[in-house]
Amino acid sequence: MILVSPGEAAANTNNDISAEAGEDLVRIGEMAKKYGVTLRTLRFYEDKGLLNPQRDGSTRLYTRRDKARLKLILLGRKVGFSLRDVKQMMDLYDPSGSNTKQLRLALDKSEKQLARLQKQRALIDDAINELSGSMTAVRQMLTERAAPSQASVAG
Amino acid sequence: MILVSPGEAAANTNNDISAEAGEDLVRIGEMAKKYGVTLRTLRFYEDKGLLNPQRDGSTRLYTRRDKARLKLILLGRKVGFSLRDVKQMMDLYDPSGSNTKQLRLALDKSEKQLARLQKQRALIDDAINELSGSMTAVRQMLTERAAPSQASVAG
DNA sequence: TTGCTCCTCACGTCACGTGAGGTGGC
DNA sequence: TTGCTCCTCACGTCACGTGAGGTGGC
Repeated sequence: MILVSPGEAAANTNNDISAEAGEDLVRIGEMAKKYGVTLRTLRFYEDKGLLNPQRDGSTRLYTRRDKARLKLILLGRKVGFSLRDVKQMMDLYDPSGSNTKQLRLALDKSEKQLARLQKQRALIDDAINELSGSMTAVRQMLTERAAPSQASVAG
Repeated sequence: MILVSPGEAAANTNNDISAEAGEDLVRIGEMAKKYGVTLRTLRFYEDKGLLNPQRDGSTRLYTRRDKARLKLILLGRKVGFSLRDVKQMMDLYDPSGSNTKQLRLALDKSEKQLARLQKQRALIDDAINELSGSMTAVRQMLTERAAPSQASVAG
């Protein structure tokens, strides 16, 4: 799965909801369970224009297209893109074109994100070292205070 | 510098502001520059009860104690503690006691934080791998689209 | 009637960023 | 008078969490 195609459930503009793309419409509960997200998350993504499920009255019905888009969102989230970036990349997708523009944008954003991730890893390594050192010192202080008569006098 | 002592600028409750602890009072601008933070950050930490500078009218004056506390805050932030955690640990500091309780709390929180950091590092490594793979695939698609006559036909 | 699933507000979280509008002393 | 530094609100950011209060169909 690549960061590129939000998928299209065929150009089906059928008005009969239940007939769309062969019955694979799911409600929000099923969608959430299937992809390991909360209902709130799915509603939030819709509010931000990342998903656009059909409606049966007020009930949301997610199509194949929504599932493909959600997979991309989750992949983007995993690699640390903002929802804004993910939306920008997905919105550039055109099933009838070569998507060169979209691919270039994705690549550009990816290079920057990769650099950010590497910086983050360095910062985390620093943090781990700092914290480990601090813990050693604290343990030392605790043992000294527990048995002050045998305490090391190192300043 | 260990995550333990917020420091004390002597028990000086002198009313003469400029006499406190030998003239080392600084205003917010100098404090910010010295520790590489913004004015907003210093005011925010005060609002959250982490710093407590003196006042000359409405102007904040930071003491040695505030400097020691800020160093601890920045160290805590570096290793990923929440401000709430940092405050909890600093508030337990008692210059007249053995601080065993404080040390145990710090150690306990540190162990949990170390585990979180290690998880984070694993997630970042995953993200880096995923993103790198995705980038390779996107580059492949771009070269295929640029020279379709020589495109590889791999599905 | 009870349960389950769905819905729409709308405020809360975390650590600040970013103006707006104003004051004080050289 | 101009500049610089300081001040206090107070809304915005990011990706949701968490109720509150209510509806619909088995």
